[in-house]
Amino acid sequence: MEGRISADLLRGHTDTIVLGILIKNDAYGYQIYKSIMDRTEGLYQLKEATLYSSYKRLEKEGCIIAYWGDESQGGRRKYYRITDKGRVQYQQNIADWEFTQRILKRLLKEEED
Amino acid sequence: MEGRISADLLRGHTDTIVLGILIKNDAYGYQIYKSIMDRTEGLYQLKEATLYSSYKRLEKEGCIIAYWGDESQGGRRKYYRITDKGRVQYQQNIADWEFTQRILKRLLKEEED
DNA sequence: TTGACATACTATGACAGTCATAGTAATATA
DNA sequence: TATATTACTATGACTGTCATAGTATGTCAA
Repeated sequence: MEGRISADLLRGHTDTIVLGILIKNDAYGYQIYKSIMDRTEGLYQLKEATLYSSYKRLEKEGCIIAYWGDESQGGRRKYYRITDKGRVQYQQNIADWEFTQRILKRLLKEEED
Repeated sequence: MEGRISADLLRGHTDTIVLGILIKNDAYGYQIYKSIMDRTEGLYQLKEATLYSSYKRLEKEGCIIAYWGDESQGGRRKYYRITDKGRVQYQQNIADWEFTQRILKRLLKEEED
């Protein structure tokens, strides 16, 4: 299957992607997973397990808060809401990402030195 | 110290950077290290140990070959030369990187869905 | 010539994010 | 009643990065 990106290129971006989704609306775990699959047409092979460890990490850091949905009978859904700290973190991650891109461009593009 | 990029954003790019340097000229280990430091003004905190494991990995994969320099008396330098396989790998890595950037842009930039 | 420092390479083990795997449990559909 | 889908969780392996520590040579100044 083509279109698979090596896990190492994704590494470090997972939290940012999750925050980027939650910054628009609260969402529950599986919904976030589906949303990423949809928006990347399955090309971005982020695994469920990876996302769930991201949620845990972000929660521990205080970037998101979890709460159970009010589906009173079964089909429980755990929703996540971004916090102020999460919003700050998101902006920082985006800045880091853009910075990294600039550095990589400098290193990888063929400019003679 | 600002300007430090998280290791996870670099992850997976090290081999490509090394190949990108060797594609221009053969070089020895420490020289590659210095070259990266210089070209990024120290903002890209790639550690020596990280590079040496990259060399080992690339060599094992047949992307580069090592040979000792002819400094006959002491000050030994291990040079690396890129192979045809390495050149192919380099182009592939660049393509993957660009692909990843497009996907991330789609996920991170604020376009309403 | 002694010491400090830069050059140049190597080895080991810890750490953390990703993922394979496997599971529980409810709902919907046939 | 069986199957698929939704939704969440836990465990352990893998791997790239890096902290740490070491060996050895060359250079330069006191």
